[in-house]
Amino acid sequence: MDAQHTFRSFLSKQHLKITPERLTVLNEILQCHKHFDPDSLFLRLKAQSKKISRATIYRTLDLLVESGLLKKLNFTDQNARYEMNMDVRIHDHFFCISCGKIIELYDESLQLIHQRFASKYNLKIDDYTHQLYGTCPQCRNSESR
Amino acid sequence: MDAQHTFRSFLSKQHLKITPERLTVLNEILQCHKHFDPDSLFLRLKAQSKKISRATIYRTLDLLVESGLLKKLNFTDQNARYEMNMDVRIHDHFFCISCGKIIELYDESLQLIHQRFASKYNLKIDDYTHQLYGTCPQCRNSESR
DNA sequence: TTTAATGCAAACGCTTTGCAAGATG
DNA sequence: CATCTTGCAAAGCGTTTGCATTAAA
Repeated sequence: MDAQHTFRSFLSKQHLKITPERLTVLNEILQCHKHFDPDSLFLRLKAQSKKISRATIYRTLDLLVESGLLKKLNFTDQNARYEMNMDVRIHDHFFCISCGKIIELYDESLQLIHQRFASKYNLKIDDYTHQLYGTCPQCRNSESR
Repeated sequence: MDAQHTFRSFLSKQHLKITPERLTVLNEILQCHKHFDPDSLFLRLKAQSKKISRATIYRTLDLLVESGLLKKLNFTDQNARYEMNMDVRIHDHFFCISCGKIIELYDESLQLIHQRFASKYNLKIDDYTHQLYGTCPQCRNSESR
């Protein structure tokens, strides 16, 4: 089942309307680099003369998160970052504090750690984020020059 | 070396001034529950008739983070959360999405995962956050009633 | 034709900043 | 006494919201 279909049926189930604006936002997300913030999405659409208001973008992003298609990340800077939630394995990111580059990480044994936590404290874990901060090889090279 | 001493020498080294406001903020943080947001700190000080402006609190928190005494966490809601960085082992938190309770977690094997990431991508990792979201036992009980 | 979505602009909430007055080293 | 810090109020910035208009079901 593709993302379009998933979103459409999510909307229908909730008695929400399938609008061109909502589909435009989804399609743009599907085409763009994995990580983005709401404003860059707005600007990319604007550059294509697709005039969708920031308000609608924010509202649509909320719906996409609700539908499970999108995931909201939170880094230490101000603005929200989103990513498609297609590959549900990846929740882990390295964030270069010098150039802002994001590298996706994945390690299965993290699940084991979570299971240990959950059983120790009797928690139900729905979601998690795991962010590493530091410098990437490129930035360390240019620094030392 | 205690936190007061650490902060004082950090300030001196940077040619910054040791002011009553800065010490008041640090002392309040040392006395209060581990996790807090800037505004609750402001209100607690206000309740004690210690009138320190929000601006000074924000500025002092930045200094405390720079000095390494404080750590800034980032959860999915809007406002920043801080915690004392005394026990450097703990960077992992469970955040109950129902009642907001925070449980601190620690598992040594997370370090191994980080080392694997670092060597695989040649990263220098300075810091990380690891947040789990879900419901605590209490909230699940009251929900099912 | 009922119900929901859009765009706009204003409001929001947290955080930062310019500036004049005051305190520290 | 030079420099840094404070408080205040205003500005910033990302995000949300009220409302009249427009569109989907």
